[in-house]
Amino acid sequence: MSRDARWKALLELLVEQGRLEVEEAAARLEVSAATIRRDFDQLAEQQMLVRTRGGAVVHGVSYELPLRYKTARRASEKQRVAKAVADLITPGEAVGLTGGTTTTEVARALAVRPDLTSGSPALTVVTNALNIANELAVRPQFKIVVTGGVARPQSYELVGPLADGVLGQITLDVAVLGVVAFDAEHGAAAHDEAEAAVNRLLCERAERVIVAADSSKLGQRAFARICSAGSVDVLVTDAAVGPGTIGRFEEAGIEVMAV
Amino acid sequence: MSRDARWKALLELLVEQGRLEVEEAAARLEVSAATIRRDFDQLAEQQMLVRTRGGAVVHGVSYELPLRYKTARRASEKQRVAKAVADLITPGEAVGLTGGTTTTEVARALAVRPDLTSGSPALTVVTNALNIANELAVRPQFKIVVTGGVARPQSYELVGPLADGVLGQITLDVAVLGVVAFDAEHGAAAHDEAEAAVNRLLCERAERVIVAADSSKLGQRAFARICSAGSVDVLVTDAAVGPGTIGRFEEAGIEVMAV
DNA sequence: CTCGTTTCTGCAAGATATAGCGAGCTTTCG
DNA sequence: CGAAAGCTCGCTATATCTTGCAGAAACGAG
Repeated sequence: MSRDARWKALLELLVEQGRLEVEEAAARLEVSAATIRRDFDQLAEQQMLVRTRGGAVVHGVSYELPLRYKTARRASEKQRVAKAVADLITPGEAVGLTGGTTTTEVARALAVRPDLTSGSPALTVVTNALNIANELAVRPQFKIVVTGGVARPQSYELVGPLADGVLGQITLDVAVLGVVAFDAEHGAAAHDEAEAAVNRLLCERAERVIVAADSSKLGQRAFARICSAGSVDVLVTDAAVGPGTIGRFEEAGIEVMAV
Repeated sequence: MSRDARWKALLELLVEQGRLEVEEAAARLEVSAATIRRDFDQLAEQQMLVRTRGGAVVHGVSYELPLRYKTARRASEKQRVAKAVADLITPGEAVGLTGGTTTTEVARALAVRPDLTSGSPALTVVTNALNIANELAVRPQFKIVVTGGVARPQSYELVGPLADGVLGQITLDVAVLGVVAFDAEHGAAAHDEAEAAVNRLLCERAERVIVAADSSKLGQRAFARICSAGSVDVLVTDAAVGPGTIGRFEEAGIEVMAV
């Protein structure tokens, strides 16, 4: 059985059952458990499922728990940045989150912030990212507002005129922007122009704008521009950023936090 | 029993009872108390519950009782019903899906329908259910449109005026309704009036309306009415439905499929 | 068509994580 | 104060994972 066919079968079993164990999959497909583990790992890398010890669950399965099964031993760069961003949020605010891996970590950091465990609501979160909405939806301390729109495959972000329409009806205290590139001269940018348009609108509706980006994104340029550097108030990045880079952003009037 | 399954079960018991003791949980899940303590501690770390001496209590005061969010209740009936509903959809159509366990199964059945694995797009799916959107988002054969709105606490459905606004801008070929009660006289109903409002709008925008409900829902009434029985074209249910019940729905002009 | 290269799969051993058990400590409450 | 319940910690057994290696299959060049 070829790998393509095996992957297809695995995903189908997974969709059917919601959860699949390594041994069970190995028995049904008549391959070794090692192969299944490799398959699961590779599929998890492509966000097609979530790996658990002993098996896998569908990514985004209904009623999947927004839990992190793997408690990271040491906080990665992204998680440190995310925690710093989360600490910039004041209880009671309305905060906008764009899509992306870094903002997803911000959402998780917010979810476990101890001083946000109560209140009604402790925080209003507006997002166009399906995965973030899904993770936060079960937490009663948050009011989750989702922009409508068309889901972009791969990124879980909602884009298009429907999203614009919803965003036009709300105002935010702070917007947290996940970007693929951020440069003092060229501003913040995303991969996709539809995505950039939604992100831009999110910024415009916000009092403060925070960009969360690890240092590899800084000084880069990308296709779809979101906004100029001048529109950004705070940049949170990791400590591997060079002092010259920090200087250029500070000249543009941005407060830089390197954690 | 794997850890994710155990965590899920624990949270379900907790949401049901509001409070759960270590010993009780250990007995019901047939694991040692030490394991339950570890689980409770880890879940508390992620703000999913509050630890107390001897047990745990739900986080905050969300005593929302989501009976419909229990896992695998009547799972096989639901899957049979879901498959039948999925087979009523024609490739290329725009189909609306409301939230609920049955409609989630419909989404999964659509995802594995062999004649829908290609096409651009093979189907347009409009939904206010975050979990359905999340699950279908990775499948390139579907165009996923999400209504905006506020996520209902402890649930995955988007409701409110923002959702209404988005729905006003689209038209559907067919709407699939997941309901908590369906009666020939009193019509279809949901738990929550905001949810019912969104579902009603979804029906109004659709050419055909299909209700997917296992037989335990039929002849029941619930708080929030979605629409009259006359607005429904097809009812798909399981074979355990009584002949008298079928008759009453057919008199109301509904085509009944018992699978 | 053949040979060499690359990729994949299965096997097995060492590494790691999880669950159960019990001793000793802490808290609660009569 | 003392008993009982509950917790923490360390230990062990088991299950699961990772990794390296070898054989098999697929692929391309000559």
